[in-house]
Amino acid sequence: MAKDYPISRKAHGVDFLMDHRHLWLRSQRPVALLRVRHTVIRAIRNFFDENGFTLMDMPILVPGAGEDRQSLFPVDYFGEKLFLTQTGQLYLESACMAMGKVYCFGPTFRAEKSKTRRHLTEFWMVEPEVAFADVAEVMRLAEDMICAIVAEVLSKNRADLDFLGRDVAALEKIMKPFPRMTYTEAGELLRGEPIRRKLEQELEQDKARLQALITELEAAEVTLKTAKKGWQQEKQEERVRELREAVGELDQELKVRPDHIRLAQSFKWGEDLGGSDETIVSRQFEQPVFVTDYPREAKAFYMKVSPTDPRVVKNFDLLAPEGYGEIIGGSQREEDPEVIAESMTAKGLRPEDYAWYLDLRRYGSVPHGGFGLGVERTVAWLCGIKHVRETIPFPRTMGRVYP
RNA sequence: UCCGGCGUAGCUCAAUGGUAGAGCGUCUGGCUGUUAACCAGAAUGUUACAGGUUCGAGCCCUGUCGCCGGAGCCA
Repeated sequence: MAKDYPISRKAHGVDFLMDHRHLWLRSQRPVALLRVRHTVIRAIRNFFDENGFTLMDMPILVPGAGEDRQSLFPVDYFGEKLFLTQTGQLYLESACMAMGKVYCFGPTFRAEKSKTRRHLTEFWMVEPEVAFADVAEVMRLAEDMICAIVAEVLSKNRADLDFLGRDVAALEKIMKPFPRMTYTEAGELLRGEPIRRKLEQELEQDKARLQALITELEAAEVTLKTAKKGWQQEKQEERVRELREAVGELDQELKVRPDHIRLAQSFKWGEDLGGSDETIVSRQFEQPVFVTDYPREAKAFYMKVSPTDPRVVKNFDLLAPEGYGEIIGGSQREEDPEVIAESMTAKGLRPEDYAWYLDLRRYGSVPHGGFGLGVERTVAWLCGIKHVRETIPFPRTMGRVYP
């Protein structure tokens, strides 16, 4: 090892490690995580390839928005303004009309100004699209795929999961069918008295836990001062550092928790579920949970309006358990070009910019649907780590593009 | 864009408004078939940046920048 190798065996902060990501990659933790990532990607490809899907690569440079305009990355294309793709879905739908069962798998880009543990500006997404499938069938597909991924990771990456300290038993419990609830039901759960009481009780317990940790930390600091030099002192320092980290982390979490409870209680029908809401809902289950039938105005223009309730669309989100939240978003697609054009207008998009997409309906269409799975969020969940930035070799976040 | 936190030695972090420190790393010497060695000694700072308050600012105030977490939005 070179004398001035920057990464020592001692503790380092995230910022320092990320600045040296090219070398940090050589450490055991990144290796374990990225091996799991590889298994996840291979499991996904195998799953679709073995189930009659054809891989169709979709463009990365695109002329317009696939989801929403605010999160587009502009690119200068010989003087013309193009964007980096947010989803392959719209294009994929045209391939679906040709080949029936297709999927695309590639990087996607969203200029969301979100600095959270669940967000990257560049992330990988797999998107299947199935002809003649209704939303229930698409959900079954998602369920089967998740089970296939979990099984593959459990069989190929035991050692990596153990190294990462992952509670493997929680993954072994994953089996279909996953629970299903509607958006409206999720809202009732969030706004309800029982959940409020439960959350507040948990908050009190965690506050007590924080106090206990602080007391322990103070005691450890006193011990450190009187510790003998040498290995005893080092060990005690390690202990103090661990406790400080635990205290800081819990303290920060407890600060936002009351807000999250308040947000859950103030759930208003018509707004999308917030990240904290998803966390709360997903914590109530040991399995991934489907949340379906979101309000039309909160969701994308291409989702099929429910025949039984025009206020909602035939969509679903899949929330990973243990508080990990959304890893999949999917839906049946609207077939009526009039309805799509109307939704576009309502969301400030111009139907004429999507003429080719509307052509897919105009020149004959069949019921179809699909979903998108975020690879990094899935890996973070499977590995039991808190931040997605470690699940990709060189993460791109709002504040980091180096190295 | 908004809210909160942080920014001190190469790294991890201390320092009731009163002389900037520790551990690790580095360097020097010693000891030892060492495995995160050990012992003794040494060097190392524009306390992110720019102003302000004060007899005195790492600490208080204002602004800027950077990072972390969260909200909105999302996979």
